[in-house]
Amino acid sequence: MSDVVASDGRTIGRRGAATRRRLLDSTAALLVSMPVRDLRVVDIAREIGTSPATFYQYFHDVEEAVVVLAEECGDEMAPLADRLVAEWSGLADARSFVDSFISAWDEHAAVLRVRNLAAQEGDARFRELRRIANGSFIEALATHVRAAQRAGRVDPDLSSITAAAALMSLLERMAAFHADLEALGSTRDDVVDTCARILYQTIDGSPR
Amino acid sequence: MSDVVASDGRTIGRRGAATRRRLLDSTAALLVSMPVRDLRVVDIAREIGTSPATFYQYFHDVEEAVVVLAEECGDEMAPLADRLVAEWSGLADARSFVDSFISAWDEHAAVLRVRNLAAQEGDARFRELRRIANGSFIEALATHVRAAQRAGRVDPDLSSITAAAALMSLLERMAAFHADLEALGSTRDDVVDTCARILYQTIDGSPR
DNA sequence: TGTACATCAGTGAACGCGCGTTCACTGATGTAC
DNA sequence: TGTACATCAGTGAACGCGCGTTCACTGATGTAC
Repeated sequence: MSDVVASDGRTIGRRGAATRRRLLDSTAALLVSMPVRDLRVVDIAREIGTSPATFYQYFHDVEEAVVVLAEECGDEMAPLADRLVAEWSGLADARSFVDSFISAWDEHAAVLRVRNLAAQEGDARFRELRRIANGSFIEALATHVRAAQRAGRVDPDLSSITAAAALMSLLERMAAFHADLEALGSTRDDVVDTCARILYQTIDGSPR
Repeated sequence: MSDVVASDGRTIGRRGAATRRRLLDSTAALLVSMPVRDLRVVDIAREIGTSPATFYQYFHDVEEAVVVLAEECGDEMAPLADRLVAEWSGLADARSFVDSFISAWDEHAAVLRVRNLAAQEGDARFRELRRIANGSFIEALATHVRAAQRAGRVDPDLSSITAAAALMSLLERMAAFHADLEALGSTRDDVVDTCARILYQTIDGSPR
C-alpha cells in the first residue's frame, strides 16, 4: 500500500504485492537465525524459490526490506502504549503491562533487535523508527511521573522526561535480554517482577 | 604479553610489539568514526602507514583485534566495581558512582559499544568478555540488595540477582546513550541523577 | 670494535572468491472489443 | 466467449567491483665470536 511502483517503474499488482510480502516474510524469518550483516539478497530470494533479480524489483537493498519490517513492528507495538496512559492502581498493573510488553517484543524480537542495533550504530532511518515507536511510551511514562510528583509521591527534582527515557531503555533491554537472564537462573516471572517494581516505584512512588 | 608468537610462527620482539600496539590503537581510533562492519584491514594498516600483510602478522582478522581491545577495556573498568562493594550512606554515593561509571564508559565508548553490539548479536567471544566485565558489578549490586533485604529496607520477594542484572543493563544503556538524551533536552546531570535514584532506591530502598 | 650470520619485521603485487547488480529475455495476467 | 494486445512479473546468466589473503621477497635488528 505504501509502494505502488516497483524499482523499475512498473506498477505493482496483486501478484507482485504477494511476492513482495513473501520476500519480507522470508527476510524476517532469516533474521531469526542470522545477523543482518550475513543476510544476502541471494539467500532471501532462494528462501522463497525465486531469483535475486526479483528482490531488486521490490527493494533497493536488504536494509530497505528490514526498514519496512521495522515499521510494521512499530505499528503493532503502538496499541500497548495505551496501557500506560491509564492511571495505575497498584504494582499488579505494572506487572501486567511489563508482561504484555515483553511478550510483544518476543514476537518481533529479531526485527526489533536489528532495528535497535542499527539505531545504536547511528543509522538515521532506524533511529527515526525507534524514536517514533518509543515516543508514545516515553510520553505516557513521563506524564505518569509528573502526576505522581504533583501528588507528592515522587520527588519533584526528578527529571520526568529523563526518568521516562531511562525506564524505556530498561524495558527494551530486558525484553531483548530476558532469555539470557533465564539461562543464568532468573525465571521469567523474576524479570517481569523486577521490571515492574522498578517501573512502578519510579513513576508512581511508594515502592511497597 | 599474551602473544609471543606472530601468526606465521616467528616470535615477536620489541619492534613487533610496538607495531602490534599501533595497529590496535589505529583500530580503536577508526571505530570511533565508523561501524565495525565497515572496518577493513586495509584501512587499519594504511592508518599507520603500513601494508595489510603486516596486520596479518599480528591478528587473524579485524575481530581478533577488537577482542583484544575489548579485553583491555574490561580490565580498565574493573576497579570501578570496588566502589559498589562499600556500603552506601546516601544518594550522593550513588550519584558519585554513576558519574564515574558514565565517565569511564565515555572514554572507551566506541569499543564497548562494539563489544555489546556483538554480544547482543550472539558472538560467543564478546558475550564472554561482557559477562566477565559485568560480573563483578552485578555481584556487588546483588550483595547490596540482599543486605538491604536483611535490614528490612527492600522487599524480600525481589530477586536480588535479577534486580542487579537489570540495573547493570540500565547503567550500560544510559552510559552508551546519554549523549542522545542530552540532544533531546536532558542534561548530563539529569541522566546521572535519574540513574542514581533508580539504582539507590532499588538496591538500598527508601527512595527519598 | 668489527664482522658474519640468524632471526625478526615489513611489503608490493597479485590472485581469486563472493556477492551485488543488471540486462535482455520469457512467461503470466489482465483487459478491451 | 474468444481473441489480441498491453502490461505486470519473474529469471538465467554474466559482469565486475572490492576486499581478504598470501607469497616471495627486501630491509632492520640482534647476537656470537
